Amino acid sequence: MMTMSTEQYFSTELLAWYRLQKRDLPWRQNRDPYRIWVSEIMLQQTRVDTVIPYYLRFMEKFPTVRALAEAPEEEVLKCWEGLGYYSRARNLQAGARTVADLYDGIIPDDTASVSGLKGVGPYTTGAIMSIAFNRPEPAVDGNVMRVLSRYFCLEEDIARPATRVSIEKLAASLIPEGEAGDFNQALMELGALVCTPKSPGCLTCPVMEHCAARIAGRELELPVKTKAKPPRVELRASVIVTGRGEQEGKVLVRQRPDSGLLAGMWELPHILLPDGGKMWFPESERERNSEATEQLARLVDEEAGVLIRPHGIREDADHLFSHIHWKMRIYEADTGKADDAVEPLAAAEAPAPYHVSSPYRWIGKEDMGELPFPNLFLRILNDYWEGKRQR
DNA sequence: AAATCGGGGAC
DNA sequence: GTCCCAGATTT
Repeated sequence: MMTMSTEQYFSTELLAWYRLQKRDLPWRQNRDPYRIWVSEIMLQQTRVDTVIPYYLRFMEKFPTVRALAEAPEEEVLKCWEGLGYYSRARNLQAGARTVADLYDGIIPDDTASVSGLKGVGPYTTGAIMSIAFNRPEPAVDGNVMRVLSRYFCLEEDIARPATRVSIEKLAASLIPEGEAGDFNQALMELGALVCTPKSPGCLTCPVMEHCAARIAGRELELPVKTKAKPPRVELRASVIVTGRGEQEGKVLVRQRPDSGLLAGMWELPHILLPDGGKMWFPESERERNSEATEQLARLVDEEAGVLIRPHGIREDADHLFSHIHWKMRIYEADTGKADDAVEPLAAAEAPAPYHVSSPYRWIGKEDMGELPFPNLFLRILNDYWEGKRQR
């Protein structure tokens, strides 16, 4: 028998293992490039179990490229609500519109064209080309970098962009003839099910015999990855404004700008406060509260033309992003009326009452289903509608 | 090369 | 608490 290289052994054994062990996932029902595309975008930095319910709802609502291309952006974001990295949804729809307009609604079997779609980077290009079209392109994600770092005992820092490039070349060289789709998925499946970050299951690994890291007893040291910086702390003040009269029982919300953090999503109005030691309770909590509520009142007056009277603290909430840690205090406020005995705060020029410029809206509980909210505000508002008392 | 983009599951 | 997940884009 001909001797087999460790590379040939790896690809052959991995592929055989995958065909026996692969999970039955919704996007593996067929090779429809659109279904593969949507799944790969959703799976970016997101676990399979988290994606599945979103994927099923999304495919039901937007079953084809054209359905997605023709939908209002707000509906797409609403379908993405809670999944995070919302630019993925906006880019995906932009890509769908490109395919609808330029490629007659058919995703082209062409690497350069697929790579040119918004939100489709090196990994997703390889995933779509290999899984949907069986083209021999590498698809290197975190799983693949971990698996190959261990099997070949590579010590390059996988946090460095250059490392992904070099591992792509290695991964491409390992693709068996005519088996790109299954091989790439097999690499990722092994990383997800066996060659896991914490306690890899070397005893059940199909390629353990020739795994360099395991042989060297170094599987727990690899891959090498520099640690991320801790998120910066931001102190924020937000407000639930409850309406009166025309707006009885409604709450004032606003839409975020169409770029940057949580782009296009809806939220409660809030402001960034100066550091102040990043604590809500220095000696002078009262001054801090009055300064925050005054600024909020000024903001809501100027941006929405609504006069408010803050009357208490609803809750404090922490929300963690990858790079920012929001420490937010949520106040409660009423809307002032012209004939009120109590003078509302920020009663400056007294603009037209209840006039709300476009990024602001009064909404009731029944409107929550219309607008996309990030998780923090979704939770706060749902608690509010359920009548939960805070503090 | 580094920062910016969410949220949650596993430990 | 930590790590990191079927990463892409911007600076």
